[in-house]
Amino acid sequence: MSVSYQLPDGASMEFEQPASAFEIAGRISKKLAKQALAAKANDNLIDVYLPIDDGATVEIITRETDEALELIRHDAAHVMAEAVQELFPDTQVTIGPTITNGFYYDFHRDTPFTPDDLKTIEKRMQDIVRRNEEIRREVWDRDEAVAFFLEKGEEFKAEIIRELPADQEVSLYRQGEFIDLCRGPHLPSTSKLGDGFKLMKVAGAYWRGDANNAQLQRIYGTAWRDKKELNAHLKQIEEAEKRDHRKLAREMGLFHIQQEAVGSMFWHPKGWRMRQNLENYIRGKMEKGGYQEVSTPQMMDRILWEQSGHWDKYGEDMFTVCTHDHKEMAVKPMNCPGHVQIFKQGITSYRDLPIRLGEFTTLFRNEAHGALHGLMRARSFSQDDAHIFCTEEQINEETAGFIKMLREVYEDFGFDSFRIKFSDRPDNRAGSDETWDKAEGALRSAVESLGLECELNPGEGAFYGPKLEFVLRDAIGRDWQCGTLQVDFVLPDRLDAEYVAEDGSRQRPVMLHRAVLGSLERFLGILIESTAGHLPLWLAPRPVAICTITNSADEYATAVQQKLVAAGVPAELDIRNEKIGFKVREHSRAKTPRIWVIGEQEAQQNQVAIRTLGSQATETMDLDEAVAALAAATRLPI
RNA sequence: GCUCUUGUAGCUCAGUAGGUAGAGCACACCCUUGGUAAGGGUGAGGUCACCGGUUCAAAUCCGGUCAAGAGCUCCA
Repeated sequence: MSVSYQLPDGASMEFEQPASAFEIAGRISKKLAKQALAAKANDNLIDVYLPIDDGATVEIITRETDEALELIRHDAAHVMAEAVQELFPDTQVTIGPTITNGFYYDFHRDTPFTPDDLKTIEKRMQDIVRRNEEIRREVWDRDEAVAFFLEKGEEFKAEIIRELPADQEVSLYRQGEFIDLCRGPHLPSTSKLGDGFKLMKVAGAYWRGDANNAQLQRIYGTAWRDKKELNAHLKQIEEAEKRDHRKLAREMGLFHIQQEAVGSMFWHPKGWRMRQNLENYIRGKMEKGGYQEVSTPQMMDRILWEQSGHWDKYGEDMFTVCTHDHKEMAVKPMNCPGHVQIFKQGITSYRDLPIRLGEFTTLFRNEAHGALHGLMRARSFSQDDAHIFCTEEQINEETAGFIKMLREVYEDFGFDSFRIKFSDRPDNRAGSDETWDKAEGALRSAVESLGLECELNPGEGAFYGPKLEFVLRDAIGRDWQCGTLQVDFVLPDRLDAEYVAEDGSRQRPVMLHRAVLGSLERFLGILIESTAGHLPLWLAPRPVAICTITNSADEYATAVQQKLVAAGVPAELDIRNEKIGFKVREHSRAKTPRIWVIGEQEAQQNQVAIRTLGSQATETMDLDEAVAALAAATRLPI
């Protein structure tokens, strides 16, 4: 009897009895056997020393592969846990998965880990790598595994295993004295981890992601194939941090935040101009798209929020104000109830639908302290918020119109790819299951008919309806929801909105909540980070700085500025007694898109020397031509 | 809100072992009129986040408050 294996190149290999990946690799070459870290048998990853089933297609995993990088990160988590338990025996282990660029492990321990502890742990990890401990898979009976971990005082681990089916065997991996529940596979020994890892930070995390549970200490690490890759990654983080919008906004003079108004911006002249440019741009887009702009009260009686259901779910996060007659007014965190009030004035016919109401006024939400993050997560902000009141039949078409606008807008900002999440019913929700079936069905069919690629985001919908989230990424890889589309059958009912149908009956409209940019503040933050401050000309607060070389050119430069301002371009004039190199440096650092340099030569010939942000080159142009070109480029692309 | 870390001049930071503070940039004034990322000089500027405690003495040690950063939870 013999067994045979298929190799990726189509060849096959015979053995007398089931062979391991290590043995198979050894037949191919000594070198490959040395390099083998794991194997893929019929696309399932398996430890390098385990026998492989007859007939499998076997691929050897070497260090260069993506799979190996996963293994390295997973091993790093185990080695870290081993180091932690050696150094701090009172620590319980919980879970330790791989993540983008690295890994973490959640520990339970009464005393917190300090940054110094991290250094010590890292050193011990290096020791464990040097010890070259074999990492071996063991298969245990579930109940025995539970008893084993309980006896070791590992309650969290025991809890995880206890929840597996009783008859299921569990795999444990042992390296030295350390043993952990793990699906595997792993590298064959700790030395294979190498030296491309580093512990990054310690942070709190809740057991099973629930804030009611014990808080664990999560240690984050990054791991790579070698030191060189690690250093490249660290360098990249450093570069990304330079794009932080809070840092750039200070350099660009856009806004500031201070203690007396936590979570809200003091917009400076330049920042506000930029913010207004964005608002005017999207306002123009919406007008073109058949939206009507409205404005609804900043404060409304709490009763209205109770009716809508917001109070029940978000009351704690709403700011309230008491009037002299003891009414409790809520500062609006959302526009929807206000828009319903406008819809309800008079009698609406089906012929009037869809009605699209948009609003840009400021919203206030009492976001948790720890959630605040510059422009990305603020307590006061405004949205390109709108509500479309329509019939069920109109949902598809309105969704298509919205998606079309969103694509155009994102393209104007250079976001040609973005992720879409489909968030369905949350546990805590308003409306019957039938209503939710209908709303989710409607949104799903709209998505399908448009061929949109979505990832499912279970249980993350709004309390009144399912939603699409359009997600953009910041400089250091964090995801932020920007655009959104939500299908809502609940609020029209709760707030008693209706229209007269063709047959004369009264019907509930469907409400589509939608925003293309989402929070204007957040969108600007993302945009600043994604462009490193190099904004499009039409959005930049000062598209151009006019810089003189000598003050004999002051008069001409002033005339140039006036000409630009008359043409609608907010130009900055810099006739300070400074050298041109100094001025160029300063305006470049402030991310001014264009610098017009003017010396005697330009003044005499009625020209300007143009320097574009990010380039060292200059281009000399006749003044009138340059003004016309810049005026055109700074016009909002509506 | 929770965990950890941090809070010194407008900004970036130094401040050794407790003995009431320092640099660079920015700012003001003077000199310099210089062709594309920092020309030179002089000067002003700080209740060391705030409150309390220990001490003869606190930016420094301890406690609390506020805020910021990272992560978790949350995100209508």
